[in-house]
Amino acid sequence: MTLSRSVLREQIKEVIIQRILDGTYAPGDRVVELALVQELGVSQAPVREALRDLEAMRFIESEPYRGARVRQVTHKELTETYPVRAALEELAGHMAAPGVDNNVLRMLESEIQNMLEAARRKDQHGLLVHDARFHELIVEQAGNSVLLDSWSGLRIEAYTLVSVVKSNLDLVAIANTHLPILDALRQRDGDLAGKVMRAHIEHFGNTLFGGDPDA
Amino acid sequence: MTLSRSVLREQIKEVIIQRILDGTYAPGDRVVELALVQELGVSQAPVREALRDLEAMRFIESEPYRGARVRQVTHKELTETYPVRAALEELAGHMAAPGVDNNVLRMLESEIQNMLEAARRKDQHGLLVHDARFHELIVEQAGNSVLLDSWSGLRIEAYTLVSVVKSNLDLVAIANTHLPILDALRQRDGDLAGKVMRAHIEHFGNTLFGGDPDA
DNA sequence: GGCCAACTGATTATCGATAATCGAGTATGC
DNA sequence: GCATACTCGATTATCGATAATCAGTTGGCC
Repeated sequence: MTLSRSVLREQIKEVIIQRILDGTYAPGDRVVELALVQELGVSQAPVREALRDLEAMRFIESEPYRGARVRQVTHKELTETYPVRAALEELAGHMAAPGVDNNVLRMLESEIQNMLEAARRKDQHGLLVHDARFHELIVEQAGNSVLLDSWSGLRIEAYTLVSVVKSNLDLVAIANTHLPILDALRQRDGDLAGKVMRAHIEHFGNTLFGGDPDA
Repeated sequence: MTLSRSVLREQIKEVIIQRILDGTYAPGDRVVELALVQELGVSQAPVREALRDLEAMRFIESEPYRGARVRQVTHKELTETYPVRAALEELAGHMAAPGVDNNVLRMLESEIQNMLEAARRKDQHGLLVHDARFHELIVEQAGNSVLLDSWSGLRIEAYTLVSVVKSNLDLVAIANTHLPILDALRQRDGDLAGKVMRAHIEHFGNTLFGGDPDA
């Protein structure tokens, strides 16, 4: 494997994120600096800096002289995420609805279509990607960059949700739960959009309860 | 200046944060790696890693080959923070109230007292510190670490508020606006506490409008 | 046999030096 | 006179090597 573009640190970061998301590095796995150094043919400094960044992004955690490992998302942390997401997305819906761009409405519609297709293929990961993008679009549309940053900070854990829920949910039904949100936005009704989004998130939060102790 | 304890990176980070908070490094100032290297008698690597961390913490921002500078908090960003704080603290109040610890109630009361004393001394910074601690206590009491993290992510900007509002507000009145929150918590009424906290934050958000373009 | 200390291999943390890049000022050609 | 190319000083990005630390293991001692 070779890297070319400048600012190695960024490229190294992308490689590691890629591997965490596609499962090459499983949660709990160690990420050894010198191993990456050898494999990528770079020196240790940019690898270390990439790891610092990833730690801040909560992809990994590390202790002095003990190295880094892929972050283990606990069940507790995952369920704790939902109330916060609910609060932030209620705000996002509330702010986004009044001035929502027709273009964005079309994009949201298309994301729902993509979710449905993924659902029919039983493609859980595909569903998750479009689901995440759907919500991200709304948060962006709210036009508040602090809100977007806060929300993005949660995404990581939410993303790993794949591994937790790993089955037994009706994917098509999940895709369809996004329709009321789109409707509320179409009406440009901020209060309604906020409420619907909150309910949407809380619904999934609740669906997760009763799972296994942690993981 | 000399450093002793291990993990230089952490110590360097503290030095820089210290200087940003006490004004030695003003917003917009460059933070030059080699200057710190010389001054602290360390090598460049730990300095760079510290800067990566600080960038993630939003204390500074940097561009490749262009260096790092102390983050300039714009008026826009500051006002954008308030709706997010309002949403998060409403949630915090809602979650904290039902099971609030008597001990915590006493601590909150004492923070209000401290705010009043600071207000009477016209000590704006002192007021801010106890104000922040008051809110932090409640967010902690909510018992949701994801919420606490999200909220902490906003703190930095909020802190810099001192320099923006820099005067013309009745400090004693500010201190007293915390009393209704304490009351709601004493009643263990989650809905009420949430509402009161939201109103409290929004009130300050609104007070900031009409300020200068940016800063 | 059990326990503590010194050793060992693996890994991270730091160093000092070199390469790459930027911005400004200067020279050059028209 | 003006735009473009070039050079230089300052600074960041990367490198290769060394020092510090940790976890497991071995050896001696009771």
